[in-house]
Amino acid sequence: MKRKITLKHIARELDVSISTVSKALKNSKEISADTIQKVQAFAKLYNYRPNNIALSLKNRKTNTIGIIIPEIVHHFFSKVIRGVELVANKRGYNVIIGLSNESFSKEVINMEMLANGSIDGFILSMSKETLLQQDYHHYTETMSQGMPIVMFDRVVSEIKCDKVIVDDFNGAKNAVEKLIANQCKHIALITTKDYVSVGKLRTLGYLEALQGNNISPQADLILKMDDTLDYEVHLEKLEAEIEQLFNAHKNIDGVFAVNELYALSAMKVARKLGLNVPNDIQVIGFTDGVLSKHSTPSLTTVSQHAQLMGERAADMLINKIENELVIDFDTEEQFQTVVINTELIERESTK
Amino acid sequence: MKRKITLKHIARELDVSISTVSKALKNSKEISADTIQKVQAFAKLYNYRPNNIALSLKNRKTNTIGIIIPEIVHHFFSKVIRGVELVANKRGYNVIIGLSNESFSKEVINMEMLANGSIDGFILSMSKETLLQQDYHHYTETMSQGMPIVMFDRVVSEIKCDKVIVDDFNGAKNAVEKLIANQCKHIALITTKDYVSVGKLRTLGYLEALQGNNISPQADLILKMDDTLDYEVHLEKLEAEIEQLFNAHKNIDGVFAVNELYALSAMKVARKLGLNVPNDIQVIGFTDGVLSKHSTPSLTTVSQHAQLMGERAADMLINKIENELVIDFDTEEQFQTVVINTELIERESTK
DNA sequence: GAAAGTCACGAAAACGTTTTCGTGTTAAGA
DNA sequence: TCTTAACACGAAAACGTTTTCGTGACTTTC
Repeated sequence: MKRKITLKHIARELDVSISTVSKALKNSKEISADTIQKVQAFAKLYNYRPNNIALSLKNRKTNTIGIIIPEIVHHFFSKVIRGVELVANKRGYNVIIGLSNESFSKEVINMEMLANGSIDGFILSMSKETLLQQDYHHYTETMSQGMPIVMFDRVVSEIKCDKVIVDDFNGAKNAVEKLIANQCKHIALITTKDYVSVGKLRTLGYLEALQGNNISPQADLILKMDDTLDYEVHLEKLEAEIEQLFNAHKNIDGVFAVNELYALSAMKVARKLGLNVPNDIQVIGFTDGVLSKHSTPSLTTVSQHAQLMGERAADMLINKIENELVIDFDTEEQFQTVVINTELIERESTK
Repeated sequence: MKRKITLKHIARELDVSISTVSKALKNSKEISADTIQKVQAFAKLYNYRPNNIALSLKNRKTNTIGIIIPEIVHHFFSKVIRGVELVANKRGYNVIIGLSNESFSKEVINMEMLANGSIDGFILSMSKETLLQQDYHHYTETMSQGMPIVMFDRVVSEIKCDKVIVDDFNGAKNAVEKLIANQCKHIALITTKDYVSVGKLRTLGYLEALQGNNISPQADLILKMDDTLDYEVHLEKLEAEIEQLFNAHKNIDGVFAVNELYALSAMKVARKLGLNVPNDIQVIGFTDGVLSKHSTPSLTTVSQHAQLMGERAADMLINKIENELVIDFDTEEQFQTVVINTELIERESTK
């Protein structure tokens, strides 16, 4: 097992100095053609590659970005990662991941672990617990040390940084307007409690669509689920509540759900109650998930373009990283928020 | 924007040497209680954290592992990552990801990018293209430079390294035996072409189960799909072929599919042909996916325990990394292969 | 009062690079 | 012949740590 070869080895072997080797490998014209040829041949033979860590230390730059997400076994987040990895790789960066598992403390620990030189910047989506506790000190501290952050999807206005968000409001509004256009008169909403910003915005979109069409929202058509626990765990409870809702309001002919599983549960309950989707009741979900496409009937959804979000976030972060060196004389740093438009993907659950 | 504080800053500020600061922070008894107190107070005040990169360079150890996978938007792989991240974090390691996107060259590039000091070892699952081309030089080269590799799921016997695999053979065998026990007489197999090792093993398990029960396999009950292209793209073709198969053999009463989407397609086609699942035809898939649980009828599957695979792989890799320093006098390195048992999860698609 | 030991700290090397600034040798110009 | 310039290379610093090995100032011991 041969260790990795270094400049020092080459220098010793060829009886020149380390500086000469380094320059020769870069085709410096300080070095004679002879020496260059000799060094490069040797380097090639032994498959020399500069040590990244040494370079990082020297350049104070790791060419690595960190992404902190609440959960990875999730279609949306994994698509975002794919987008991040895609442009990161293209621009010569590596991606290191940290999972907060929706926990505040794991988020903090993960960020601290990476903030000490391992990476050049963060891309992150807040954990539910952080959203609840509203403790953002780890973000501000990280940024105050000169490490840029780009937040995506789950963001919060208190933090001043670059952001990439989905147009949750209009996505929801469009979906509900679609239901209205499809002759739905009594549209239920299945959503989460308000502390998750995206849930709140989607709820607002729902309300706006109704009011814009002169339908007055009914509070008892809105089901707010507590999703602090895992989706799957709550499935039965969810279905029970939906069933109760449907039974209490036999006239419901449309459902807008803020995520895939809620929508699927609605369809499941509908089927159980002998209702046909989409003839008796039409359903639209909000997601990029795989379930929608393969369910029966397949589910009309609001697509979030998760991969695009990841790509944009990575581009913004890397731009900031690479400009930081140039700017730095701080003319009051400018942050931007990119809004990704949603797209209504019509499938079988709507007419 | 204050830069990160270093030992040098503390030393200068407190008018002591860098060595003294370093030792004081570690409570060295070389240093007087006075100085220790002073240094630690200062360090705490300015939130000093040692620079990871400098440590990595000094220790020739990054405390980071790389994971190379073909695809991340995939339930199986993302669960593996979750497992890896879990134990990596627990043992003080970070995880850096590389996506090969099923491409040989991207796999090579990704590995080379990381192998130059950025990480201490690899966890990887081979891309389909690599499996096809059978070019493994990047693995052997990496290992010959002293960087340990743990392969999972998609492995190949030519490479000598630690491995974590699913018991594909017995998983498939058990599934098919379940169908047989459930009175299926004509069991079809929907699988992939043989170059993907897992597909081959599952096919063998299917055959073994039949033969063990004195059922002679029929070649025309076996559908081998070419999955070099993306799942989704091939969906219509897949369904067409399944439909053809079902029509040609009206007596098929059981289907074993080597993945989730194949199984779902089979159910879809069955429904289209007016067949009831599970009464007319029973279906079992092979996967950890989310579709199985939420499809209608929900799908009986062979669970692979993906997260456990990730955990085991990470543990094996880190063990190897941390023992390497100790051993190194090479008494012919020993590699082990861990086999993860599958579990048959019965749902509604079987009786 | 000298030898030995303890205490508290600093200098320097090392990890693997890159880059600036010499410097000795040779060739060209006056 | 002497100065100057070009050439080809090396020494050293720097990035931020840790750690080994001194070393000067006291304290102890006989």
